[in-house]
Amino acid sequence: MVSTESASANELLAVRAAELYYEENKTQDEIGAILRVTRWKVGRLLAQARERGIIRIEIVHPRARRLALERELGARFGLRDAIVVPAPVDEVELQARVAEAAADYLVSVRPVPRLLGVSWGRTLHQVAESLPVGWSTGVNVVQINGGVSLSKRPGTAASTAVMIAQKAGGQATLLPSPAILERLETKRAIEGDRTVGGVVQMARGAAAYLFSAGVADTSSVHVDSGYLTADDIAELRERGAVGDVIGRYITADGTIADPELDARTLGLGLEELRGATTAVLVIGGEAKHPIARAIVTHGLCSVIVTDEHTAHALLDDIDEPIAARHHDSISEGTSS
Amino acid sequence: MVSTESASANELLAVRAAELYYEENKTQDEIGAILRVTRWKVGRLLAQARERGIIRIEIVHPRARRLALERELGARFGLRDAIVVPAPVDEVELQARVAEAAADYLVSVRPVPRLLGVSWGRTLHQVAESLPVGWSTGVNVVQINGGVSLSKRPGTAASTAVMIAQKAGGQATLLPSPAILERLETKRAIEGDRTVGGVVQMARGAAAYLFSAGVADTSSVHVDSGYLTADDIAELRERGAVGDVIGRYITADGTIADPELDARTLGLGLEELRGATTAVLVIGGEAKHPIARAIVTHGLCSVIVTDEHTAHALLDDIDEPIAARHHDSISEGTSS
DNA sequence: CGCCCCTCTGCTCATCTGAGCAGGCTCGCA
DNA sequence: TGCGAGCCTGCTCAGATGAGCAGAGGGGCG
Repeated sequence: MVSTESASANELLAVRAAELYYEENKTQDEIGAILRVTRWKVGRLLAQARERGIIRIEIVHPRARRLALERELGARFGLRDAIVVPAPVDEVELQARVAEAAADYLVSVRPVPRLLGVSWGRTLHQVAESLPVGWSTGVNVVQINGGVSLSKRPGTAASTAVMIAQKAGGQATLLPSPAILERLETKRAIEGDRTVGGVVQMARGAAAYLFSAGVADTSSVHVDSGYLTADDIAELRERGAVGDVIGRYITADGTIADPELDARTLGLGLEELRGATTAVLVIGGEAKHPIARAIVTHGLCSVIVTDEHTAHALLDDIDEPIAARHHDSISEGTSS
Repeated sequence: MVSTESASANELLAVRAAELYYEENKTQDEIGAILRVTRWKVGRLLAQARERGIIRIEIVHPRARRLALERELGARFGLRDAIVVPAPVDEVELQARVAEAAADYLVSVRPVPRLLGVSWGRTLHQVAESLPVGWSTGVNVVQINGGVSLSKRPGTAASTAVMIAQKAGGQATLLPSPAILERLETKRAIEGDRTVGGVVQMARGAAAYLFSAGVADTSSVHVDSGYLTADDIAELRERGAVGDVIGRYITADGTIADPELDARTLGLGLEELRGATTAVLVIGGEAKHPIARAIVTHGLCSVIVTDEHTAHALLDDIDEPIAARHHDSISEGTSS
């Protein structure tokens, strides 16, 4: 064999074959005739070209997904599903893409949940807006954590749930209570109210949950809405809080950051989320990487909808690869 | 039909199908099962995605070619062959790619020319260097226009021809004469010399020609070599010269720019080139677009080896877009 | 209100393509 | 020089794919 000579000659052949196959879409047989090789060789040439990256196939579409990352995320964290969208440079655009993807996912969930528990926030509101009218039929919606008010002002907790329900021809049941009460007694009292208590009870019975998460900083909707002050946030951060899930602030290791505050927080608990078959976390953007990691590594969601950067962050810099093990080291046969 | 709704739904399906097919390489049947459509629909979805450019297939390789452009060039200008390489940003790199492509082409020319006529210059020298040793067997080479000298200093006219011949195990016959003589009488005299006249005669019998072209400016090798002065060039430009082919300066409409100068130019004439079955023009870079156009529109070459920018320039700014239309205008027949 | 046209669907069949295998070749080593 | 290993080749065969076709559904126009 002529070693270098034939290696490069082969590569050139592969390039020619690739051009003829993918650009001119000729059949492998025809290419064989042109390049004076057998069609089997053409096939091998093409396979080789694909392996060596000579052929680059790219899917350019705003709604394209990153299936490889999805698979990795699912395997690593034992998720039921993972949706990863390509990240545009623009943060606003990114949020929109993630929201759209979440809406797409929601539409496709089988079995269709009769009752869907939703939280609220900017992200969820975008998801609601991205849902097509008639995205499902007869799906009722229940709020799973205290909302801003009953007003239907766009962007408020109520409108999110209502919009999701309306677009599926269902009823929305709102949680008529603040997210965080100032005093524990008030929280207990309002929780005891038949209306409020009933809604929380109903929320526990939801077949699926859809929620996002907030970052523990002053940009939080909790600050905007007046439930927490900048000082509260500062204290939470001192206690190690990385963000909140349905109003409950947790640390990087998945525990409640401030039990006293948490006791005053009304709505579904984290355990219900952890136990749910379908708990869809919608989260995107760099600021949310820490809270996303906290959620995902501690089993608080069964489905994640996110962007590729977040996905990479989740997969790359994990310092305690707990669940990571069953992926590589012990391989397939374990009781996982 | 649900118009927008289903159109975009279809597009989304196409994207999903494309992802599963090209990234996960699942079979169309499997994809059908996943997306709940028949495998035929999946096939159509993929075809659609390819048409609409959702799927982008790119061949990344320095030796890749632009077959579509080649076909267009060939059709438009009645060429026997056209080779178009992707243009790198770097001009130096571009020249190298074009030269490599020309070498590749030369290797593949069938029937193998027993005698190859070559011109000289920087481009041709690069072609010679790009040829692999043993690129052919027994191909003799003859210079078709006057060269710098008989010295074998790299880059000179002589070394180009010699290198091409040596690498094919053949003999090189040099044209031992200046490219342009100062006086017509001298030219006639030297042409009458048996050696020189014999070489020119031999050149007329070559089975193929390989040549490049120069720009009519002071960077020309003719200026470097002392055959022409900056003033000569300025005068040529005034007469409309865009560049030279085997030493003969022509205008954009393919005529000799300065007959008196041309009469003093020794070597093959343009008519021999025009009449040749295989006259391979090797030309690349923006500066050479005008001369390339002059050559190609006036039938002075039967094969062109160039870069994609030049190819586009040749195809675009021509005022007789004969074959250009069949691309978009008539489309598929809907009122979409 | 009914007809026609257009598109989309799922199908049959022929073709194309990839997996896997036996033989042959070259190369490295003794 | 002879032997074994490894790679490449061309093949068989089954599965995957694309072309082309008849039928169905839906919208527009008379």
